[in-house]
Amino acid sequence: MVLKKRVDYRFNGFRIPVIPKGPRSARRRGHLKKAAEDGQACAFELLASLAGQLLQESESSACSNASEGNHQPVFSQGVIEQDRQDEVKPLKTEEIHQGSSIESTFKTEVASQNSTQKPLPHARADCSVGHISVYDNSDTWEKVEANVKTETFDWDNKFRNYTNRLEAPENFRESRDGKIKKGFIHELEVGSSCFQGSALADKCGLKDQLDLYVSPTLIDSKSNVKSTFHRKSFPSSSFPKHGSSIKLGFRDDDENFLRCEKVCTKSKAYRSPRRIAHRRIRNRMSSKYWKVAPKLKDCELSRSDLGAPHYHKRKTYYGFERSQHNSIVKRRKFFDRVSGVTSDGGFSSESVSNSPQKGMDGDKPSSSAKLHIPKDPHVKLSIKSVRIPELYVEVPETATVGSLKRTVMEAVMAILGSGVHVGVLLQGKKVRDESRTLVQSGISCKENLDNLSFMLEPVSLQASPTLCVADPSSQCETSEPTRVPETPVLDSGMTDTLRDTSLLTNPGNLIESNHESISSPTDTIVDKVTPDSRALVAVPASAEALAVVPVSQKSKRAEFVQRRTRRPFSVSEVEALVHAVEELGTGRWRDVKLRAFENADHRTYVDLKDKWKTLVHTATISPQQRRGEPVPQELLDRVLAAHALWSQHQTKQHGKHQAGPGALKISETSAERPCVC
DNA sequence: CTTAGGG
DNA sequence: CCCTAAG
Repeated sequence: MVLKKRVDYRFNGFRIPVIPKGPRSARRRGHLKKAAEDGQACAFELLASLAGQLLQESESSACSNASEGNHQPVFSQGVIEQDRQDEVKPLKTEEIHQGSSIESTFKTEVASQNSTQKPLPHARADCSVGHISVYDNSDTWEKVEANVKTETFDWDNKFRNYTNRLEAPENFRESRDGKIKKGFIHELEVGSSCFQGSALADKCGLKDQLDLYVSPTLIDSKSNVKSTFHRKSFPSSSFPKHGSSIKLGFRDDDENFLRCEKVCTKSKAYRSPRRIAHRRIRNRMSSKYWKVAPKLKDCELSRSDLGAPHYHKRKTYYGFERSQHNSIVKRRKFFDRVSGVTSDGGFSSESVSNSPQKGMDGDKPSSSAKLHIPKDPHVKLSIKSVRIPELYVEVPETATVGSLKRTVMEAVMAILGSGVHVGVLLQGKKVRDESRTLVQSGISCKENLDNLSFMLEPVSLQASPTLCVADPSSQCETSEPTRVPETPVLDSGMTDTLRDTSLLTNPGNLIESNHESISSPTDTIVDKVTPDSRALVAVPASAEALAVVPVSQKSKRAEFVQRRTRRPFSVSEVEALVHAVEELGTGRWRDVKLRAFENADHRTYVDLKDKWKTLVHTATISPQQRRGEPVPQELLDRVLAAHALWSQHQTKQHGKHQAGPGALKISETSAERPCVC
């Protein structure tokens, strides 16, 4: 069965393109400051102008009247200068494109300029702590700095995986006068650029740069100060608590996103749930460069994919050999089914809502609560989510849920990786004239706001990232092959299953995850689903579709170092295991493996040992407490019997005459004697 | 590489 | 399932 499901997720932020180092001529109005970093690893230079830009734009447009003649930033410390020319700026100057589009460019630069130091080609990779300087785009353009700490690769799932979080606990703000004010930046997230705009090759080459995501957000009046850039020019009195606030961050969805409103300093939430993954990666990386370099992983993987030797057999489970998936993910036209979408409610009112008014200051006209209040020219939006184009994926029935997740993620990342713009839709129609003000566009009236939505669209249909894989010369030196996640689809079922005919005879097992599959007959998307294609098949991209997925499925997959997909033992497997243990006893898992699971590559002797462990446990607890596919009591009984027998045997060391083996079907072949078999 | 156990 | 300390 093919699973076709529209993937709808939320992207609550705008992507800020990475700006390559080097001459920056095209960029305007931005600045880069070199991070004064101590030799070691990382200093981050965070260039932020977008925030202000967003604010400005929205504000200016919102208040068409509010003529703020000058939106030009005033840079403090002379580091930044308003620049409109295309000249190359001093090294320390980063310019940011001042587009009118929502997409703003923030630039983050890792201390690439540890000039005196050796070049830090991999500096980025090892940034665990850094210094970040941000210039907010308020009228004063004051510099905000903070020592930040990046969380290491967070392998949870979804986007967060690619996010390095920079935390600026109780940040402070350095005013021009040198005073430090606290609480303007609460947190910043810097995503690794692995899948962002730049091509993989770029990723390798621009490792010292980070992407910064900025998302406008509604600020809770109470936490406002701490969680966002504060625009001084708009004192709370004149500027509603929210509206102009900008939140930096990247979230995958509401669930996972940590609301900035909350003061999350070292947010445990962001602690890599799966530190192991990271650890694993690190362990496998002989090259120090790979250390904590999520960004480079894909390169690394790519390499391995290109033919680098793989590790041991067992390890290869994670390798590409098994993942010759032909996964294909295509994106559908963004809107082709928007209207049809219902339950997911990606669009429409839910996407945009008026900002809560509570918490407003007393002096503030609380009445302004409604965006529509004439008194308040500001349009307050709370963008709960940004919709992305529909994704269609196809996976074989035997795919595991885990593989499905990865597949979806890959699809998503593929989209994001190619760069996206934000489209604005009003009542379902795309608002194309970007020069118009919100008022002119009718985005200022509440009624319309309910129908305002945003969507991601391709930055460039042409933009097709270069695959690192294809570039042998890339900096991604081959390092010790990292364990690659097994290909979900691929590896999961079929192949192995078919092979383990002796064990996996239970069809039920093969269908690990498709119960929830949704198949829509009407979809023409899936035209060819051959049993062999354990890949995702996507729908033909439409004209407006995003650039074709950058292929590097494999590479990307590589990025996902994660644990093997879970594969519950089937009854038949359990039976085989029990039988083998009855004969061989516990403690000889390798033999058990050889005897009963020889062809089940995905079952290692450790797995068998673990399974036995759980079986014993399962047999011990009450049936009500058992979970998963029920194991016949008969088998459990045998488990207990064998367990008791062999435990005893083991204890006795030599008890040949024990009640042992013989009682079970083990014949005279006593425990000591390894069954030759 | 295997085991044995804890996580 | 993962990870590791121990043979």
